[in-house]
Amino acid sequence: MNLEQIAKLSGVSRSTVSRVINNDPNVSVATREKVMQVVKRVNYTPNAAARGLAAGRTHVLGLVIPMGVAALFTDPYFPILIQGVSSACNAREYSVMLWLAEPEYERRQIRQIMYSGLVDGVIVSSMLMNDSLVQALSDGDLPFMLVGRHPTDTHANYVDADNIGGAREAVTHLLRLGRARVATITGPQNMIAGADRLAGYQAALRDRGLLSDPGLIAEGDFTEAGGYRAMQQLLARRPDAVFAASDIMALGAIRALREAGLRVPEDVAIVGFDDLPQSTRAEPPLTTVRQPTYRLGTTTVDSLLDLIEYPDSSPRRIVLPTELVVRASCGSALK
Amino acid sequence: MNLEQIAKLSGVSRSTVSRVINNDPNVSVATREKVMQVVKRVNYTPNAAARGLAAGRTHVLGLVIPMGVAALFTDPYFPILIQGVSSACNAREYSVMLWLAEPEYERRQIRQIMYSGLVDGVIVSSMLMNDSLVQALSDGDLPFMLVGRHPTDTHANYVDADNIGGAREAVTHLLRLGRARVATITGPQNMIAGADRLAGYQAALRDRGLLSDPGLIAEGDFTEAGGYRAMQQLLARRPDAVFAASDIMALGAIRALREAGLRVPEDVAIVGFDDLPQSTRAEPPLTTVRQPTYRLGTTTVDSLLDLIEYPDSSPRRIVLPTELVVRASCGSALK
DNA sequence: CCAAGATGTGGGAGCGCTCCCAAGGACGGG
DNA sequence: CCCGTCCTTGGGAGCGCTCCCACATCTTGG
Repeated sequence: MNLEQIAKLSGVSRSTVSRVINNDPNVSVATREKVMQVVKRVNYTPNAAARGLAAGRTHVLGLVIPMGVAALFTDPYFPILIQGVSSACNAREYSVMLWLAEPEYERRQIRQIMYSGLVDGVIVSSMLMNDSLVQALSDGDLPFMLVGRHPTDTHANYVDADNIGGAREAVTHLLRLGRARVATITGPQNMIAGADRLAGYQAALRDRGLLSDPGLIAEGDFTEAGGYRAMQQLLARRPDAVFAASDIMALGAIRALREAGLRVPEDVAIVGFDDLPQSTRAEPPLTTVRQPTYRLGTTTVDSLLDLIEYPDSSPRRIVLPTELVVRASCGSALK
Repeated sequence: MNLEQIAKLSGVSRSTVSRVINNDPNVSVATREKVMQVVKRVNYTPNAAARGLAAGRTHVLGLVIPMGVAALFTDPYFPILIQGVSSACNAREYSVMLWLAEPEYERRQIRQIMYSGLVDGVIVSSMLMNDSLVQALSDGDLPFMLVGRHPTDTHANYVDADNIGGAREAVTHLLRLGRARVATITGPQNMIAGADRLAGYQAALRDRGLLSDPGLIAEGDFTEAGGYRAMQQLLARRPDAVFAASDIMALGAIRALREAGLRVPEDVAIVGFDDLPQSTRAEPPLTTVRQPTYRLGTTTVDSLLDLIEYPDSSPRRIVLPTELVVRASCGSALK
């Protein structure tokens, strides 16, 4: 079923049907009504390929998620991000093309994403410090948005959670509770979120005029096992509090502390980051920094569509606030 | 950059370039070489929309995941399934269009999926017993595959994990260990996997000539809280073992048992289903049934592409085996 | 009452590709 | 030596849509 046939059935021209379909105001009410009825009756849907070809707009957005990162789908960050992106696209009548970026197909994927004309714009969940896709997008002219800010490419538009602010608030909370030796288990330092959360930790110390002790900083990798190992390393320095850059690492840290015969939060207070569903049920329930992952997705879509429509307007850099969720592991209740 | 321009640059016709791009054998080696060089040099990628329009093949597969189900992205089933689908598509030079089916957009989405010509075929993760999309697909002629078998539509092709067999093996394992009152916490009975796992439980009992006691069956909802509640219900019937239809429910059950002062596995043995990453670290580590989620995804893609290429061949119904992973919670080590 | 603008409609061109048919050249068998 | 055949190449048509321009009709003001 195509435009021409709808036109014949409703006794108007192909052009008029097209106008009706696309909500062009230059159609009389009567004609619009007549055409709409036929469209409904035969359950007509315009051919997306033809539309894309003729108009240069496909009404499809690309979503690129790097698969290089190890423990990728273990935590629900990406699933929820995907959900946010997808929902926002649904609401705006867009579809989502999902590419999980695998290194072995990288070159082909980049070409495909950028030059095949499949999508009107791309959302890239940029985790790594230098990403060849981001590089290619910067050099090209396909509209794109990053989820997660990009440290080097100052040209790129992004939406990000306030990782620095969230980490700073978490650490400040520990310091206010009277903890003196606050350690941190960081994320990988080649990931932007990892670096930012460490920066927030350091900022909180600086705020109170404290020096950051390198011995109290251990690098993890956003996995449970990594948190466990990092905590074991830190044990020798006798911290009385730990800010873990992710909940899953906080859980690993708690396991290490327990094995060492230390109590949480009495001996060592813990704060995580992410607010996983399981963190509520942890023993003890985890104090953590919640980030608005779903809204990250919806906001990015909105910004990208805006960018597509008004390409020349000012840069889009949005930082969404995080929220400290106080439970038992930080020892607030001890006071 | 389009075909015509490549043709001019390499001194041949549009048709010949097209043939080179599409690996048509009817091109001399010399010509192919010459064209390929130009293609490489200018980094040409054919326009997907034009291709789709002209050839009727888009090289895009749709992946539909229902959002109706509540605790959807809490467990990594869907993320891993998506990964499998995406990887297989990458390997075959296909792209993935992801639709998270939200009820409020259902009608529009179904139309779009089926008639817009965006995709060559669809993969539907069919969880529910009756799904209007599956109905529509059955009536239409777009090639599709289900992940998860469909009980009523006998026409549909699917790939599924052996839920019945896995559950049966798990329960048989408990019975072999000498447990006499084996209860089960089921998934929602309007989900096919939920029903199948219960069927496996009952089959295991039947195998040993035992009657299934309705008092030992409690319906959960695949969430931790649901498992907890179901276990509390079961407590009165004094089971000495529980087969939970998902790990997350098993975790809830363990919490309920602990609160009731019962030991796992000494007093009550537990087996779960799914093999979540966290199940290894549970206290005690969870015995569980592992399903090949990733392979479910890749296998479905392979079957769908085969179906697209050979539409008239025999029905495709693939059931992938599960695997019992024995850890501590079933009490095997107690013997 | 007519020019000039607003309003609504129709048809041609063209988006970039694939598919089909035709044609040119090389080649070999009768 | 000619014709049929195979191999390779070129060009036309058309996929289903949008966009633009042209034209018909209707309004309105001087």
